[in-house]
Amino acid sequence: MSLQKYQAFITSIEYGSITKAANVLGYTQSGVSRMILELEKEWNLSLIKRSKSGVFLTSDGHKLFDQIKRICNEQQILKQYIEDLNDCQSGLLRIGVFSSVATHWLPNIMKRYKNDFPNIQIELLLGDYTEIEEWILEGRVDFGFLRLPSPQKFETLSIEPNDRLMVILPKDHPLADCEKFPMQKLEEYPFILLEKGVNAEISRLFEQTGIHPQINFKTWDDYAIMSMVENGLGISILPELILSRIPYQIIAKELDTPFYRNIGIAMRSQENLPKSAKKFLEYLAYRNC
Amino acid sequence: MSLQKYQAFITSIEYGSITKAANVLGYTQSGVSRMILELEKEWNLSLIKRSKSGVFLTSDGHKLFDQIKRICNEQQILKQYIEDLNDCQSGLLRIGVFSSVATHWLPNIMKRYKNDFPNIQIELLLGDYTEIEEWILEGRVDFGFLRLPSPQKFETLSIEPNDRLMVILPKDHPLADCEKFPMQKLEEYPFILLEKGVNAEISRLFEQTGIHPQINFKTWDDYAIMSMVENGLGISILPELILSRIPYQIIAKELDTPFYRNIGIAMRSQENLPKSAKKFLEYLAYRNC
DNA sequence: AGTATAATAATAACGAATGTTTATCATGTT
DNA sequence: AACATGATAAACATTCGTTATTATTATACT
Repeated sequence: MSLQKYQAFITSIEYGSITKAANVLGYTQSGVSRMILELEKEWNLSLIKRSKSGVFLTSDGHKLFDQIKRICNEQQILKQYIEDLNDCQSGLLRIGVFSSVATHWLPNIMKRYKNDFPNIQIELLLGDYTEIEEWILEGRVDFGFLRLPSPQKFETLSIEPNDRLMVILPKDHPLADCEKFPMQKLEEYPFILLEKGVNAEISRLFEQTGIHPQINFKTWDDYAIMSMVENGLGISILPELILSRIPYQIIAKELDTPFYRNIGIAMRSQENLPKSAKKFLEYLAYRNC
Repeated sequence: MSLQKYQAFITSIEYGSITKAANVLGYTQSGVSRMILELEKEWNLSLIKRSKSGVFLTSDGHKLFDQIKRICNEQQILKQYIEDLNDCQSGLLRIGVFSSVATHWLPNIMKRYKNDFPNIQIELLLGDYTEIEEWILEGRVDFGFLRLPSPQKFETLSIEPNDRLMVILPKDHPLADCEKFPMQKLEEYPFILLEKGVNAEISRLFEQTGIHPQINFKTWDDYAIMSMVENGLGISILPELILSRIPYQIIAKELDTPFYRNIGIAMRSQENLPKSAKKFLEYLAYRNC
């Protein structure tokens, strides 16, 4: 019961000769002869009729030929799939991303990756940290971007450990000209809180420092916050990544005690990633150009 | 590259456990574990993720699963075909027959055969000796009925070596009461010649005996001949088999020097016949009951 | 027509490769 | 702690595929 024997049988019939089939397949005549004999013995059937001018199908052989050929074809297709996977010549790559990564990093990365591996289809699933964690667990994505450390026990890669949390102010704010924004002053102005999913890093910052700002609004939309700040409704804190290209009249200031968001990649197992995904990880270096 | 390994992989995934798959397939846990490892090594891919609570697909494994499963399914179908062929539980039996066999023998044979092997589909190809020979050569039929000896070098089985050639006369013929019809008298009456294909046994009879009848008609239709004889248009010679059930008012007489038609079965190789056909040959004994 | 030659497939014997098991280990889960 | 999971090493069993040979038949050449 082996695919080699099937191929030997098929080829012998197609070339009408065991000897020719052996040459084509790189076996000896004896080898192919034995393979077919073994099939016949194993199945208790006569598959081919031998003559001194070659071989041809018996009635039973004829009945099985198509089905055996079909199996060989499917095997050929499988081999092609495998080759493609190894060459990154095909495949689907699913990645979990959150909005700032999708907006500011992925365009650069994907432009280069797609250029080198045009046949890899990429599917981006946009969500918050919690959703992305779920997708990784369930295998809905090959890997995902997360804020590190992640509560789940994933394998992780740190990519951008120093995504500074910046205070954003309207242009005419009293502290618009200070060098670094003093932590304590956060309590003195209305505050607009960015809150996405459970992993609200900014809430944690306040917990750790014991600061209690006057939270007037909470929202999950980065751009809504910037717009509100621009209009003088309050101040806020956003990761620097989000502020890469600011379309608003606002000012971003460092805090006097710096806080960072650590952005990384998480997956169930780096070892088990498909080749196309491993390659993708190498392209993360191009995120800013 | 073997189907056992494919099955091991598929089953492990379907049961979510290598150990369970091993039990189901009748291997040891170690055996199945190694099979999958060998596939992964051979393909340079990671197919499954192992854990202490079982196994599940990696991304690459997922991409190949369906195709591998498809191959296993096709293999299953093949196995079924083979089993059916061995049990005569399915299959197509093609038989070349000439008209008198089809009319007088096959109904009895087929009734019994079909009763014992209801799932074998039988295809009867009706033709003359020459056509049947061609069909056997080309493999269009598994075997065929022929008059023996056959000019082709087939393997043959004699079934009815003594199909007497009988003179047929109208009821009111002058020799209607004779015991055996004298050869020489054949020249004295108009003769209607049965001539089918090239192997006209009756023409050969005349050649061998040097008798030259007055041939008024030639036709290939047995019943047309009987009808013409009945209407006094002449006399003829027909094999006894054709006369089994005579629907005409005619008389059949033996010749004073007896001639026989030898009816048999011919095939390329009895050894290579499908089981269903071999079985059929055993049922030839039932041709007259 | 007869003979030599070439081509075909089968067979026996053998070594290499592969398949499969037993026994054991390592690691999580309950 | 007991159990269940999978991996590993070593031994054994089977299969695979080869070389060398035989047997048969078609083909070519006297």
